[in-house]
Amino acid sequence: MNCRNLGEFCENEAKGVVQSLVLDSEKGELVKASGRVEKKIGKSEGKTIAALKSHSEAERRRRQRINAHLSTLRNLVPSSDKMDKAALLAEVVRQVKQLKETATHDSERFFIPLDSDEIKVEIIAENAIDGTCLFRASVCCEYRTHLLSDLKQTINSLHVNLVKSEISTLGSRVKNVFLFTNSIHGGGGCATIQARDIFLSSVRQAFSSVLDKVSAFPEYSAYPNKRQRVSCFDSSSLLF
Amino acid sequence: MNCRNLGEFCENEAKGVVQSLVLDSEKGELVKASGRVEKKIGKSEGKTIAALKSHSEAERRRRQRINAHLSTLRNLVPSSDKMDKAALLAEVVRQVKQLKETATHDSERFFIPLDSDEIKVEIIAENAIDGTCLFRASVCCEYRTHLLSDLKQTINSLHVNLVKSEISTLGSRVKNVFLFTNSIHGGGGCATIQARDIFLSSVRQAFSSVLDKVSAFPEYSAYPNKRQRVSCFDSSSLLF
DNA sequence: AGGGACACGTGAACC
DNA sequence: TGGTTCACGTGTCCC
Repeated sequence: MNCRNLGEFCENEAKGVVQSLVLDSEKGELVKASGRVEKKIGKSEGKTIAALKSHSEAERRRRQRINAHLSTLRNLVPSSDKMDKAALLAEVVRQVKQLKETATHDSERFFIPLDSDEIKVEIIAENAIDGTCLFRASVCCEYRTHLLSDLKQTINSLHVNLVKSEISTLGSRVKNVFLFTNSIHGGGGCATIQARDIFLSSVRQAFSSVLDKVSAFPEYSAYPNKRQRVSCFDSSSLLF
Repeated sequence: MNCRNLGEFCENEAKGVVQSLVLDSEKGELVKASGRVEKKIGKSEGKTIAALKSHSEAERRRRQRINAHLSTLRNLVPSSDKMDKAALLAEVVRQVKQLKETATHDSERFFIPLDSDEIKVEIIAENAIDGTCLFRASVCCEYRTHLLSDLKQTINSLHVNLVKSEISTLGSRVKNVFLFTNSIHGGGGCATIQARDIFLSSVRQAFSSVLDKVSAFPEYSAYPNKRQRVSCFDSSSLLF
């Protein structure tokens, strides 16, 4: 059946008698169609046919455009074959949200040190079995001499298993990010939530004292006289 | 006009005479509709009406579902108000591609060192005016003594402006990522594409020779006797 | 007017 | 069979 709503027109157009069925959505029942069709046909049939035709063709093009984008989305989303349109879009929403999440998270993790000092210690992942946790500690501060060796000593004193270390600089500001676990050389993790919280705050405290050192002993400052915001700061001397 | 395709049914159902118009898409002309409607109405009008009604309601729900996802996508995508559906989807495609790009790029940048040695030097960004480029060089290899100081010497010898350095470890493998520009202390960048390519390959060559050092002089190896794949590798001694 | 965009009801196909 | 998905042509609104 190729026939659509305008069927029988060719034979009936001479008579000018065309009727159609409508399911009225408000009243919930089938009602009369308008008489407009007959009137228009009476006026200029050719015009109406041409308009109808171009209209439906335009609509088909529109559908093709939309569906083309839908199918490229389908290719972008893994294992989205045999998903219907709604499910596909739902999955796309999920993906976009998640990608945005990790993107902002990453940029927060890796990019420019801020002007304000900051110490952040958080749990990234947790092993449910032995209580081993993966931690991420970030320390953002002004550079000073011995900052890195102080941080190293701090890490060592915490007896954690350092997994990853990142250093980035902007001007005289420096940001250090450490990933570490609390299971050193195969040992267990924090047994209880309380122990974990105590550990977290002790890590924060340890890094805090590294930052406090410069205020307590100003001779540690790299720029004793005045805070310097120069961009020609030699990062290579800091990074090794 | 509330009327739809099934209009006039209520008054006409007693007569059983219903006609509809179809624009035949293949022939490109208006043709007769099938007589099925009349037959069915003759059989059991109530059934047909109920089926039609639930069908159109289901279809409406489907449309609502799709449009709901579309509008949440609209909220996720910046400045996508007043975009039509196709444009919105096109923008979503663009975003997803870009997010995936940076996501894989970032994870590639920041995560685990691979088992195979790798040297990669690429241009991240380019200043069209003075030809200054931002480069990213990554070196992935087995750790050995003096690796970091060798890399530092290499960076220094290239006379580049080091912007950022990252080091990550997995077992005895180590991955170093350097971001740097070729405009040292305000100097200009590479004038031509050829100069840039020469610079790129010289950087690659420089890092290569650092990696070759261990094979040429085995005494540099951290594990002279046999390649060791232990995970208790003390990364903290490497990272500072 | 005339073309674009949208929601609608419908026919067909698939479980 | 009912239920669900899709493409289609159409009515309507807006520029």
